[in-house]
Amino acid sequence: MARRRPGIADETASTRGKILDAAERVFSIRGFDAATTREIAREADVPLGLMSYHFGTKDDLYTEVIGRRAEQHVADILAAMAAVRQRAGDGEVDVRALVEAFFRPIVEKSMSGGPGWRAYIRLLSRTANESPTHPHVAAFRKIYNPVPLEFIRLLKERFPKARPENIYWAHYVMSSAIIHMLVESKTLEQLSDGLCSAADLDTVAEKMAILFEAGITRLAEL
Amino acid sequence: MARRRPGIADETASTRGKILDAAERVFSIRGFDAATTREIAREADVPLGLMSYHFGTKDDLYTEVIGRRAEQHVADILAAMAAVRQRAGDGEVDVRALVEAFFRPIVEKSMSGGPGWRAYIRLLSRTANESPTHPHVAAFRKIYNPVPLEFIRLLKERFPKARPENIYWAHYVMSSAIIHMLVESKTLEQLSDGLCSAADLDTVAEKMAILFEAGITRLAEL
DNA sequence: GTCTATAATGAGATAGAC
DNA sequence: GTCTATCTCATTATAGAC
Repeated sequence: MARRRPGIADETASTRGKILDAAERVFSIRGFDAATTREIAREADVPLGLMSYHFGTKDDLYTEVIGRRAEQHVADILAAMAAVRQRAGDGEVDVRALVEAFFRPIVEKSMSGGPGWRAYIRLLSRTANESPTHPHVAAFRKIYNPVPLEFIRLLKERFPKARPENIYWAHYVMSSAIIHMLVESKTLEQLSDGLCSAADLDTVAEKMAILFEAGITRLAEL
Repeated sequence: MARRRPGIADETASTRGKILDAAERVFSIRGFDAATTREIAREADVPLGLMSYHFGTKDDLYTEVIGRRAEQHVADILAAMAAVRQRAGDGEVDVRALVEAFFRPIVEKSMSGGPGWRAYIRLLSRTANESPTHPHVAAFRKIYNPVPLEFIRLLKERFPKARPENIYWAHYVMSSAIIHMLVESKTLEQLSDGLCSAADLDTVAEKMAILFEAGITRLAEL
């Protein structure tokens, strides 16, 4: 059985941990602006006063919610990409595997990491859609920055003749799609009349990898 | 509570029009929750009291902001798709042209339709990212519903042997990417060190059409 | 560390004069 | 139709007892 990160494990039962868990849920459902510290306190079954005592402002709380899981998430994505690179040896990196490396850690955490991770993923997606001028958004971008950098580096290595701008565009289109798909709106379910579900992240990952392997390759080999 | 619904041209100079224009700007920058009716009134240079008089609740105002442009937008997209269909005659619809038909009306309005349209497009993207449980989101989805339906219908016609679910997935991935790209965060600019700009919607449309032509075709011909 | 009570602010919406 | 003044409520954050 995998050991949980000590920071999180120690906190799950504590007041701080209860608040962070509740904040994660409420922020992920309501978004930063519509969420209220009162609702979070109620959800955590903790008096309102403890919110400020433990975390200061609402902005600080949000930053800590992101910070609690972000580093592990980034590390896992980078590890998955490194594995893809290593499997390729002296040959070319497999583009489809690279796309999956970007997305799989998210899928696994969302599906098997427990409800906390699932809420976190929704929260992440929401945050990526917010204005970078928000202080909490800036903090989040800084932590995740190595991921696109490495993805782009590997793509450039895989397509040495590609025009750099097309590499950036390919990554931009792909990451945009991923970000929005993680909000889990019910659009897909309604359009397909229940045939497909956006909550089925395993299938999302598969279809996405197929589509973007072809699309990225086309753009890079232009 | 007198509620008239004149055309946009008639309203630009009126109080109603000034409020709608200001609401469009503020909502598109702040999002629904963070926007305040006070800021909108200030921006419109109109006393606060007129907000409720003309539009009732904040939710109603938002709905009217969307409603003012949505129908024309939808009509333009459907017309572009119909043109693509007609150009194909008895032959197969061009997938790349179809993708462009989905996106081009947005680009043109955002770049040449004036600042109002540009704000509206950002607002649209924000709205698509919000929870469908919000009342104003539901109204917006209802108006836009014919667009995905027609896109999917044409894709099914173009790939009669494709498994329907792959058609839905293809559309889902594409529309997700489009939605997020329209928020115009500065991510792409920063990553590419100024080489690419997400605000350059003309190029966005071109790159996107290339990528998704290949990606959608791959998924559909699986 | 925990909790209650409350301060201070800002929100959406309205009343009523003009 | 317009505008000022205000109502009512919910919010973040804090003060201070335990």
